[in-house]
Amino acid sequence: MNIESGLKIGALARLAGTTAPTIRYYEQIGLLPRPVRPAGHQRRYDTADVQRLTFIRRCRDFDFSIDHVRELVSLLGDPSSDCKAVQDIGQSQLDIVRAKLLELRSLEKMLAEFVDRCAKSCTGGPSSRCRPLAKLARSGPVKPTRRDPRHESLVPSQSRHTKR
Amino acid sequence: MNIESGLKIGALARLAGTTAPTIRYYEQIGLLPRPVRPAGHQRRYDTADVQRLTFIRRCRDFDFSIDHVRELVSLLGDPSSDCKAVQDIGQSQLDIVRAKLLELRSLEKMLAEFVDRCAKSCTGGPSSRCRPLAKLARSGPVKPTRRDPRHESLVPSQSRHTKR
DNA sequence: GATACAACTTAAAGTCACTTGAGGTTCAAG
DNA sequence: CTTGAACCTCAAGTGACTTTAAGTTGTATC
Repeated sequence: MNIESGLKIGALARLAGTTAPTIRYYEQIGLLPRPVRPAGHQRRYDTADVQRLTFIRRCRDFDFSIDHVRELVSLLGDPSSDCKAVQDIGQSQLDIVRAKLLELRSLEKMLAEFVDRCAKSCTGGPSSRCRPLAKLARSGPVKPTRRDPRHESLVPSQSRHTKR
Repeated sequence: MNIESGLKIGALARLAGTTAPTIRYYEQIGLLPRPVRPAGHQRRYDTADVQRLTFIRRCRDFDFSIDHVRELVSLLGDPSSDCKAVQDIGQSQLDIVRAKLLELRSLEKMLAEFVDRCAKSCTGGPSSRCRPLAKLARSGPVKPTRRDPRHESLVPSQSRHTKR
């Protein structure tokens, strides 16, 4: 039974949709505050931590950098920040999210069409004659040719560093 | 003038929409074959290389992993392989994109509500009463206090290279 | 032919945001 | 009191490049 009230790190991880090592990492880089550690050495969390971490996890799921998330989180939690600045930064983050939504919808459309063409024209034949696949190799960019990453726009369409 | 016909690495990079270091990296991991090197030490490419690299770059734009791309490339070159496998890879990628779309819409809603609350409750001035979404960060602002030395050199205090 | 300079070469280290591993400690159940 | 899951720290590994350092080649101009 839990006499010391509060969530252990595993419970927090489950509730926020992440993992215990990730939580420790966030604490290490200062993205999460150091939690209380009653009795033994183990960290204990509360529902506020669940909400904060869930917010962070969502931002990370959409490729906001740790620095961006740090900015957003501290902005949301700082009562002394100028309200107008809070609103402005929130709005610009919203603009970025909306731009990403547009990009992602376009990517979904392209992929859906690709799979659809596959289903229709490639009924089990050899893949060397897979026309949708071959089409990818023909010249002319599907989207504007990728720029030098150093000049990448504010809103990259895809992260090149995501893992799966 | 180019007596030795063939593209140099920079020209290939421009035509395929990527960079020279990336091409060398792909060669190193065996995603691209080692090209001819007539005369001096420099790599020379032809139009087949442009097509192959364009294909690879486009797959990466679709956020396929390097392993997925490797699979697709060998599928494309193997006359005995099944077109259905190509479709499966595309479909699983589509599933991932659709899941991301759902999450991104949820994030957009959170941010839009935040900005909306800002606009309504914070009518200018240094508002100590501005606490929209306070429940997300009730335990106070997260300060990038003492961090792991590894990360310290990267981000001194403000984001220098705001990559995203 | 000399010279300047961009574009090329390699190898190695750096980057981001975790993830995994090794080796040990704590805690609730049986 | 023992078992075993869950916790702890610290270090090293991962993916997909990117950057850096230090040297070489190719071409255009004088």
